[in-house]
Amino acid sequence: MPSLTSVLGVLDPTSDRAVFRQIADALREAIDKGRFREGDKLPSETELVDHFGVSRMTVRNALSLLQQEGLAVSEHGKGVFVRPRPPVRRLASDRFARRHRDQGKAAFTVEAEAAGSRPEVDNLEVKEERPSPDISARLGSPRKVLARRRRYLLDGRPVEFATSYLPLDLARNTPIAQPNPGPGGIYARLEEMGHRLDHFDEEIRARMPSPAEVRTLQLASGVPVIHLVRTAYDAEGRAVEVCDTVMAADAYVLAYQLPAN
Amino acid sequence: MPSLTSVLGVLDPTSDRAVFRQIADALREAIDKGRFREGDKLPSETELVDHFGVSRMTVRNALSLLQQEGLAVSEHGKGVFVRPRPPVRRLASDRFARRHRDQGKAAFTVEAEAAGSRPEVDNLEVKEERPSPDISARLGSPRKVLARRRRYLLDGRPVEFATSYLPLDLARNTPIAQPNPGPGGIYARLEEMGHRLDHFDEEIRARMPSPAEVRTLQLASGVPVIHLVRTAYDAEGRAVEVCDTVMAADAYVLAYQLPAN
DNA sequence: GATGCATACTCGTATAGACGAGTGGGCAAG
DNA sequence: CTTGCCCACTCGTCTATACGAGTATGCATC
Repeated sequence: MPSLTSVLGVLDPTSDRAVFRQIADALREAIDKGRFREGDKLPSETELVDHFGVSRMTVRNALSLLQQEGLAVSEHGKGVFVRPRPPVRRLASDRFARRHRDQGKAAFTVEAEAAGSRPEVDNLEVKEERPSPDISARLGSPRKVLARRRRYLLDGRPVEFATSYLPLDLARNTPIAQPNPGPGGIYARLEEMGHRLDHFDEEIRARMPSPAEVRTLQLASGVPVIHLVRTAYDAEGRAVEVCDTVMAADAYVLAYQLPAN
Repeated sequence: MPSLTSVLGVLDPTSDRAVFRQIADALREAIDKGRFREGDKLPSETELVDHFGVSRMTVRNALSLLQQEGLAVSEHGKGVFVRPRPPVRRLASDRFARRHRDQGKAAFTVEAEAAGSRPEVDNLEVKEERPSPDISARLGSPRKVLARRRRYLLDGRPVEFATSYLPLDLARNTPIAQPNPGPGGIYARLEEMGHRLDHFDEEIRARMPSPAEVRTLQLASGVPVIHLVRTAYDAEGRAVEVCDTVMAADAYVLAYQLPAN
């Protein structure tokens, strides 16, 4: 059991760097060097107070910095821990290619099981509603849309929340309006209905989550979200679906392959 | 000048929601409703202390929450302001297509000027070094690589920091090793040297910035970064370049177009 | 053995006070 | 008019203290 001094060093009173930053630096460096590993418990606030000879608020300020950076998470009653890096799910750009359209299960399920995780889909809601201006513009200004909402979980952990919007005139009274649209998902149904899919546009942003997103995705502080909006076009060039998805950024890597032509 | 009470309401002492969260909620709601707009100054800490009848640390706690969410930024000596949304730069997936390879200026410059912004490139560094394990693996384990580092700014604001790595045996003593590789950039040079480009792989992650990234990109708190790693392959399937770029997430939208085949 | 409680530890919330440092306006002196 | 200073206001940092609430452990009780 190495002493705290050997792991964290001491403050430099001559430095003009704020004390809480120096403490955060010391902890960050110790984490980077592997002195604390994923999931390890950091020294408690009291221990840090004693070690550095500062007040508790100063220590909390330092720990709060690390949490904002996504390096640490605190657990009430237990301690502050080095944030574990969850396994990431890799989304390849060809995941919606026709050849990958599994006739039995949803793509998410197949892929998660292949990776050894336990997939769940949850919060399913299908309803008709008036589109927001943004969705409306992307879909060619339909008066109403069918909205399909669902949340995806891996091993019990929520990782993604998605809503598909389809023009109501296209989706009403079809299997797409059912909670379970059947094998191959709504893209298979769209093609059966004569809307041969031509291409997808995807727009990607990253930002910090809203409080509502923190709740539904159970996000630790310091974890951003990836916001992906996909529009599907049929062979006539009509936008037939917009899928708006918000992903826990620490659970995903998006992969795209682009031709150099 | 509406009263603070009409804009922010009052605390609910019966609620079990923490006071600083209630204050943050009030401010967030006021921002969402447009009572404070982009760039507007929020009430000062002292005003909030007086209005809500709480201590200053409680108010600071609330304001700090809003900053973590990316909704507000504080400026020492001036106040706390609703974070302005900078104009975003849209990166299309075909931006490296051969047909877009401008023979005069760099893609970044052309595009920025078209959008009415003032582009700058800065911090240019070209040196030979030993690759990190990750870069090494992507490039087929060369002993050494040529690294080209540069920072991009729009209207004086840093938005992106990128490093290109090329196997040294391929780049040494070529225009690619010069600070300015000439018209069309290094991709044009690679093709002239017989490495006809075939495709690119891009991997996208989002996370909170490291302290070093906060400095070089001058990031406000509550702004994540998009981390994009692009690998370029020539027609023989050899990886000829890896470009590692870190972007201020509030300055970018990435756009991809995918075939549905 | 199972239950339940006391206790000691953890972090969460809040108060009150002090001083430092950046900003900007006003005023007085030149 | 310009310069320079002072002052008021802003947020930044730090101390000291108090109590609440979640967690884990061990011990006493049943």
